[in-house]
Amino acid sequence: MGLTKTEMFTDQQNEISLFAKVLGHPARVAILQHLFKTNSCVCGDLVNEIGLAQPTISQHLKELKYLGLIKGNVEGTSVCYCINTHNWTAMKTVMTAFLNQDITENQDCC
Amino acid sequence: MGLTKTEMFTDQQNEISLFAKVLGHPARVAILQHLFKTNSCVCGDLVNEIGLAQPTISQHLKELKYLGLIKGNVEGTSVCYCINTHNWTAMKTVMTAFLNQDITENQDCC
DNA sequence: AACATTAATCGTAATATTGCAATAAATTAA
DNA sequence: TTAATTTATTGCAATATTACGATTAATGTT
Repeated sequence: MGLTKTEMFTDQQNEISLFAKVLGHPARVAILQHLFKTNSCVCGDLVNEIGLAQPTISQHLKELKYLGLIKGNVEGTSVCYCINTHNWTAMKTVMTAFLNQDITENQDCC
Repeated sequence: MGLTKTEMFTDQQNEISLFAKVLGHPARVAILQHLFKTNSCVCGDLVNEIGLAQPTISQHLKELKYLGLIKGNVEGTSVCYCINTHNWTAMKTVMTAFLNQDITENQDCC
C-alpha cells in the first residue's frame, strides 16, 4: 500500500519517525552538513556542491523547510538557506532521548 | 525515479541516512521502544502490541535486523528479538555526532 | 504421523519517493 | 521594457515502501 498507518502510533513515535525520515536521504544529510559548515548557503551553491539537478535540490530543501530544520531568506534573485537553530535543537532533543534509551535491562534476553 | 544516487555522497553521509531511514517509520520506532522496555520480545508479542499484521511486523523486523539494530534467536516455535546493544551504541555514536554539529558559526546568516 | 503454533516468505496492490526536463515566477540589470 | 539570473513548480517516469492475504517452513505436541 505504501501508506503508513500513523493513527496506530503515539504522537511521539510519529514525531521521531518524521524527523528520522527527513534525515533518511544522503542529499538532505549533505545539505544540512553544508549549511552547518559554511555561511554561503545560497541554493545555487548547494546545487554545485552536491551535484543533483536544481529541481531535485529544491525539492529536498522544501522537505527540510517543511519539517522546520532550515529556513530560507530571499536575497535578490537568490535564496539564502540556513539551519533553523531553534528547531534543530528541538529535534536533537527528541532524537537524542530516543537514542539514549536505557539498554541495561534486557541485555541478556537472546 | 525513486532511486537514490548514493554514489554522489560520502560513506558517512550514506551511513547516516541509512540509519535515519530505518528509524523513519513509526512501527519500527515502536518495535525498538518495546524491545527496550520489556524482556518479552517474542515476535507475536510485537504483533499484538503494535497492531499491524504479522507479515508486516516480520518485514519491519527484517529491516531492523539487516541494519544490525536487533538480533533474533529461535526459541521453539517462536523467535525472541532483542536490541543488538553493540550495534545500537555504534549507531548512536554516528547519529549523535551528526546531531551535535556546531551551530554557532552561521547563526546570523539569514 | 497428524496436528497445532509461530514466524518467514511470496505475491500483489496501493501509495510514496526520487530525479529531472520543461516551464513558470520573481527579481535584478541593461 | 527586455534580457539575464536564480529558484520554485509542474508533470512524468522509474523505483521504493508499506501493508496484508495466502502460503510455506520450522518446530513442538499429541
